[in-house]
Amino acid sequence: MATHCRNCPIRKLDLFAAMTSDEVEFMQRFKVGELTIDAGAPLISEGANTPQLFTALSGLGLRYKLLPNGRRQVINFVFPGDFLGLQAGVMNEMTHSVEATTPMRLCVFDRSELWTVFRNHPERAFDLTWLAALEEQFLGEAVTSIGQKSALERVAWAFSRIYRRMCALSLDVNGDIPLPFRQQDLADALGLSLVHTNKTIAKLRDRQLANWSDGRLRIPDIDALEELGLVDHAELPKRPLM
Amino acid sequence: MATHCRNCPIRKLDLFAAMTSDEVEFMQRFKVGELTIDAGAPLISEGANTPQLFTALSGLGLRYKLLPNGRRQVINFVFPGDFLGLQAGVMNEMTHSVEATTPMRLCVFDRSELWTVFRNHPERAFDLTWLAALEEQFLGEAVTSIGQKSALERVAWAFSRIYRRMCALSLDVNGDIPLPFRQQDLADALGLSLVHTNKTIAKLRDRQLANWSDGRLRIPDIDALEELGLVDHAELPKRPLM
DNA sequence: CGACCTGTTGATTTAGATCAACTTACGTGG
DNA sequence: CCACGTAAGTTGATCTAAATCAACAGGTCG
Repeated sequence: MATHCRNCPIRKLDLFAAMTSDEVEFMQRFKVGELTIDAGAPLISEGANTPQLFTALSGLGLRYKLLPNGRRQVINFVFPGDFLGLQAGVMNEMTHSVEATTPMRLCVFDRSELWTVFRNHPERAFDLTWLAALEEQFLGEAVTSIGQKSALERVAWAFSRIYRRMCALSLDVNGDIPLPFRQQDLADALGLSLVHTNKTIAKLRDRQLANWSDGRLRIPDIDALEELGLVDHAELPKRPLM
Repeated sequence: MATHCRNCPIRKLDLFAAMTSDEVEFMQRFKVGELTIDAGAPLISEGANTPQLFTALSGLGLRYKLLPNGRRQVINFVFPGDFLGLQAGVMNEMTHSVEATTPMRLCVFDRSELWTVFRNHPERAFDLTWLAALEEQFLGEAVTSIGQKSALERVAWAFSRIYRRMCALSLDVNGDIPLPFRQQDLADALGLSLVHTNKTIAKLRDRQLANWSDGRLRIPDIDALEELGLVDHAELPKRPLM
């Protein structure tokens, strides 16, 4: 039994911009159901022309691309509130895959209705563009981190980003957050080898800047970590939720 | 004297999707002028909240980010047809800078009119989102190249991308294209040192896969180069022109 | 002419990759 | 209930792709 958008479990969180009840009702018409998938399950595959768009409600996942030589680049991690499938929505083809890391619950929209959003609800269309611009911004930062930073800086950058996002989702529990990814996932996200990533994480642990173990990440001093990671200090803005 | 959109110098090129005359007239109302800038001039700076949006008409430029440690990441190169300033348009802040490499001519739009595009011309709003999604796709590919490919593969990838784009703009002249960037620009785009970039370019020259000298790039066999660069063979689609 | 910018080439160093073991934790099936 | 296989994390030894350092050449410009 799908939740009504009125009772959306995440809409009220700090991270998200307020919606008028009008907007909520509009999104409800656009929504076609809910999807629950297991940990490890694929959600979208590269090259596919999926008929669906998703908003992640709970759980974590990752977007990635595979190369012909077998290497994998993790484009980014998927958090609650992320909108998935926009590329397919506008360009009819995904250029990366998405899979669940933990069990996930997602809100499902019908792609063919996307056009009616642009026609009938320009505010929501604007929000969609806003999300696309945010993604572009994030990827610009990722390119910069991977292209110009040392391993230690990269891991610090990634930890900061993830930590801030999880906190904004109120998923932090007395100062630490769940972080159920494998070290290999982080390595593939940052363009580092698994072994070197492991040693770099250990170094951050030694310096008491970040402790990632047993699936949880604890950061005693986020400001110190962000300084090390050369993180631009743009506060993360309230984002629209689709 | 600004050109009327009806006489837009680039609209008819293969690369761009056809526009109805209705759309052309609408864009004309949105247009507030033309800008010509010198080689080397800054166009947009990171952190700024520019009141203008641009479409590049001619010339080449680059987008980049600077780090506190003085390093620079070139996010990508700017070609005719690129739309600049969307981030500021929707999020009120640019997170990268843009500067001209050659003299450039740009079409200027008033940012405050952006909203009327969403309200009155949903097709054009959709196109804007399409462009944002394309940029996201490109950056995903860039992250993958920088994160997972060897220096030789990265340079081959970059050359292929640039070459294809310039050809689609009909800027190729008997098999080669103008490429007025410095080796340092390419190095900063690919996360490589200047010296190593130079040696890698020389290696491609030796192997007769690509010859970049005197500001021109000649590629005898683009397919061989793309294979080496592990380029996804998605043809570049007709893109909307704003 | 000298200063500066871009490109080139060789010598040396190093951050991070690769290789190889070993550990702990979990399942699964006999 | 235990043996075995597999996945994830850890650690040390070795290798290498690319960074850094240094010097020089050709052009251009004041």
